[in-house]
Amino acid sequence: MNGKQVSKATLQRLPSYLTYLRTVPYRENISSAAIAGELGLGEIQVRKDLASVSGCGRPKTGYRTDKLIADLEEFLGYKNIDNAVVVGCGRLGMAILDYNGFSEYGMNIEAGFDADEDKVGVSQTGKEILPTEKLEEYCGKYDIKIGILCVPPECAFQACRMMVDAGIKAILNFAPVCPSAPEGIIVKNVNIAAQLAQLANSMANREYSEI
Amino acid sequence: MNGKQVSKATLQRLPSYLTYLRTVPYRENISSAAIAGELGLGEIQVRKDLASVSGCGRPKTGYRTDKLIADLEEFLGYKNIDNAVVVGCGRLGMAILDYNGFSEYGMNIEAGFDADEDKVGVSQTGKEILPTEKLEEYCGKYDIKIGILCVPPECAFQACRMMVDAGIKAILNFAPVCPSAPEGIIVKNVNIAAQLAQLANSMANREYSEI
DNA sequence: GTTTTATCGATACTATGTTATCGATAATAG
DNA sequence: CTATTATCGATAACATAGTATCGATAAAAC
Repeated sequence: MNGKQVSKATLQRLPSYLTYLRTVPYRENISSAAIAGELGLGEIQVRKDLASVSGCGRPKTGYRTDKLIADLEEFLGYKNIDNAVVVGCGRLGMAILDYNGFSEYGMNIEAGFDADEDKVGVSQTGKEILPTEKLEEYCGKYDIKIGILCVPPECAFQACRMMVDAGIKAILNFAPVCPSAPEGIIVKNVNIAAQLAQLANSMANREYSEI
Repeated sequence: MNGKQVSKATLQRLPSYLTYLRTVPYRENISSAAIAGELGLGEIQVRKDLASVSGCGRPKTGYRTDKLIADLEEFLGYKNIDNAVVVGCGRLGMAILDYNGFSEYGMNIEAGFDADEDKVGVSQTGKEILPTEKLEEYCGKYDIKIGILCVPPECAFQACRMMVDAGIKAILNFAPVCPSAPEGIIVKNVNIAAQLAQLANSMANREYSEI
C-alpha cells in the first residue's frame, strides 16, 4: 500500500494495540510500558511496533492516545469500508452476519447465502439471506471480493469453489478443513477447536502469558 | 510436557497438518511436497516440522498417513479430553456450545453460562445453560479450568473476573477487548473482525498465499 | 544385482524477529 | 536557568525461524 516497511510479526500485533487503546479508560497520554504491561509484551517491542506507524511518541509523556488510535486505524485501513458476504448461515454464520462490531475494523457484512431454502429470507437484524445460486450474480453486482465460509466441513470444498467462481478473492474459512484454492485466492483458516486445544495445551505446560 | 524441542512456529503449524491429513482423500503414503503444496508452505519446512513429532518418513515413499495422523494427535494431546465451559450464550456462544467438532481436537464443551435468566435451560443439543452465579460452584465441582468468553465487550471485564474467581486458568476470548487477567491465567484473544480486516488488507496488497 | 529415482533427514547458511544498550529530549523540580 | 527524571528512538547484539545443500536410503527399473 504505502512504502513503510513493517514486519509480518508487527502487523499481527498492531490490531491488538488498537483494540486495547479503544477499550482502556481514557487518558490523554499512554506510555509503551503501560501498553506492554497490559498486553504481556516487552516495552521495547511495543515502541518499535508503534514507531513504524505513528511517530507521535514523546519523551517523558509517551504517546497521545487519540493520535495513536487514529494512526493505527489509518495504517490498518479501517477507515474505508470493505464489504463481505457470509456463505453458510448455520448458527455461526448467522452470528457473524448479525454481529455489529465489524465496522470498527473497517468491514461490513452485506448479506448471507445458504443452500437450504428454509434459511432464505432475512436475518434477525434484517440482513438478506439468499440462495447460493444467487452468489455469483450478487458478488458481481456489488463487487464483493471477500467471503466468510461457515458451512459444515463436508460442504466446504464445494462452497469454496462456488465462491471462487463468483469472483471472491479472499476467504475467511471457519470449516475445519483446508480447502485448496487456485492461485491468486487468499484463504485464511480459522479453526476454533484447534485454538481451544492449543490453549488447553499451553495451560497444561504452564506457559503462563497472554498469547 | 515431554523434552522434545519444538519451536513455537512449528507448534502453530502442526494442527493444520493434522486437519489437512484428516480431510484429504485417503492414500497410504504422502510426501512432504504434497502436503506443502496444498498448504502453501515449503516442503523443507514441512519435513522439519514433521520430523519433530513423527519420524515415520521414509525415502522414496514419504510418510505413512495413518501413523502420521496418530503421531500428530498424540503429540498435540488430542487423545485425552479436556473439558471447558462457555460463558455468554448469545448467538456465538450457543453456536460454540452446540458445535460437534471439538472432540476431534481433544476438547469437550460441558455447559454454558449466561447472566440472562431467559437463556437458562438447555441448548438445542441438550447442553445445560446455567446462570452465571453457578459458575464457581460448577467449575469447582467438575474441575473445569478452561473457559470460552463470548459476552458483549461491555461485560467482558466483569465476566473475565468471574471466571478467574471460579478457578478458570485459561480463557479463549472472543470479545473485542483485551481483558487483563492476573498472573498465571492465560488469555488468548480471538478477534474475528480483526482477522477479517487483515484478510481484506492482504488482498488489497496482493499478498497472494494462504495465511 | 546394479542403476536410477524419489524422498527423507542432517547440517550449514540466511533472513527475520526480539531484546539490550545508550544517547536525545520533553516535562518537571529545584 | 540548571538538574533531574521518564520516556522515546536508533543502533547493535542476540535469538529464533526459514531455506538451501547434500549425503543416505528405500523402492522401482533395468
